[in-house]
Amino acid sequence: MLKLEPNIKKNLRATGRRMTRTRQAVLSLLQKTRQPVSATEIFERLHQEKVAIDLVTVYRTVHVLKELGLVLQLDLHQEGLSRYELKEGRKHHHHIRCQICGQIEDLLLCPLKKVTKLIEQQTQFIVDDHTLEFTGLCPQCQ
Amino acid sequence: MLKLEPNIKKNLRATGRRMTRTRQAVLSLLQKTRQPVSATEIFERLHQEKVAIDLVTVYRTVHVLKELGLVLQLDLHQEGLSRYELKEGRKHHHHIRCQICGQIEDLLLCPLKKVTKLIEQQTQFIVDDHTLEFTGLCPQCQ
DNA sequence: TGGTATTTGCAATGGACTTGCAATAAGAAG
DNA sequence: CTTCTTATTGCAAGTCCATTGCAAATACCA
Repeated sequence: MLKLEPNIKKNLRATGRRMTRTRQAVLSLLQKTRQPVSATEIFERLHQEKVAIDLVTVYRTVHVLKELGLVLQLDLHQEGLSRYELKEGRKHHHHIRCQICGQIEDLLLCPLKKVTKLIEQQTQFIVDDHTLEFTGLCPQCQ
Repeated sequence: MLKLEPNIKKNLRATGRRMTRTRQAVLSLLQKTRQPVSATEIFERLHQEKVAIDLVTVYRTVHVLKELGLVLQLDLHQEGLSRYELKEGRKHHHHIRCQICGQIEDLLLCPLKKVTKLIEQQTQFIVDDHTLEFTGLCPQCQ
C-alpha cells in the first residue's frame, strides 16, 4: 500500500472528497512510475493490472490530484498531450526528452533563480512559475 | 508590401512551391503582429481585413513556413494550442505570459548555454533544442 | 446498517488540428 | 496574352485529446 495514503485521504476529506478505489489505483500507479505518464498511459497500465477504470475517471482523478497539489501536469513541447507526475516529496526539476524514442529523463538542476529576478526587473511582471524542457537524442538513439 | 517577399518566394520556388495570395496575407499578418499568434487568431484577423482564407489553409500555410524555417511554432504551457511567430531576422528568445490576460512578452535573454553543456555531460544526451517560458502577472493585472 | 452526497461509467460534445478530393489559380512555356 | 501543368485552396469529414451531463454505483458518517 501507499505510505502517502493516510495523508492524502485527509487532504481529500478536508475538501469534501473521498478516497476511492480508483483514486488509490491511480496514485499507486503514479508512485511506481518513473517517467511522467499521460492519461491514456495510466488507463492502459491499470487495465493491464486488471483494474477497471474509465478514461474519463483518469482525467478527473489527475485533475483532482493536481488541485490538491499532489500532482504536476506537464505539457511537453509538441507532444499534444499532458503528462502527470507525483509531486509528493520531489524537488523542483525539469526534463529532457528524446526526439526519437520519446524517453523522458529528469534533470535535477534548475538554473533560473537569478534569471527570474532579472526578468521581474526587466518586465515588471511578477513571475510565479516557469517551464523548461530540453529535447535531443538519448544515448541509445544517437 | 513585404521586404522579405522576394527571398521568401525564392525559398518557396526552390522547393517546388508557389507564392500565393493567401501565403502573402499570412506572412504580412505575421510581420505586423508583435505577439505570437494562433491559427485561429490569424484566421480571424485576416477576415477582419476582408481577406478570404480558410482555417485549414492557415494551418497548412504556417506548416509550410515552419518547414522553410521562416516561422517558429510555440506551445505555451497549458494553452492547448500552438502559436506562431516570424523567425526572420529575430534573435533566439523566450517568452513570459500573463496568467490573467494572456499577454505574451518577449524575453531577449537566454541563460542556457552553459547549462546545456552540463546536461549533455550528465545525461549523455545530445541536446538540440530547449523551450523556456515564464508565467506570472503582468503589470496591469497585478 | 442505512442515508446521502460524492464519484463513476457511458454517451455525447468540444476544440485543435489533419486529411481526401474536386475546383481553383500560380507561373512557366509558347 | 493564352495555354497547360501542377501546386494550392476550400469544403466536408475525420482524428485525437479532453470535458460535460446524467443516471447508477459507492464511500463513509451517523
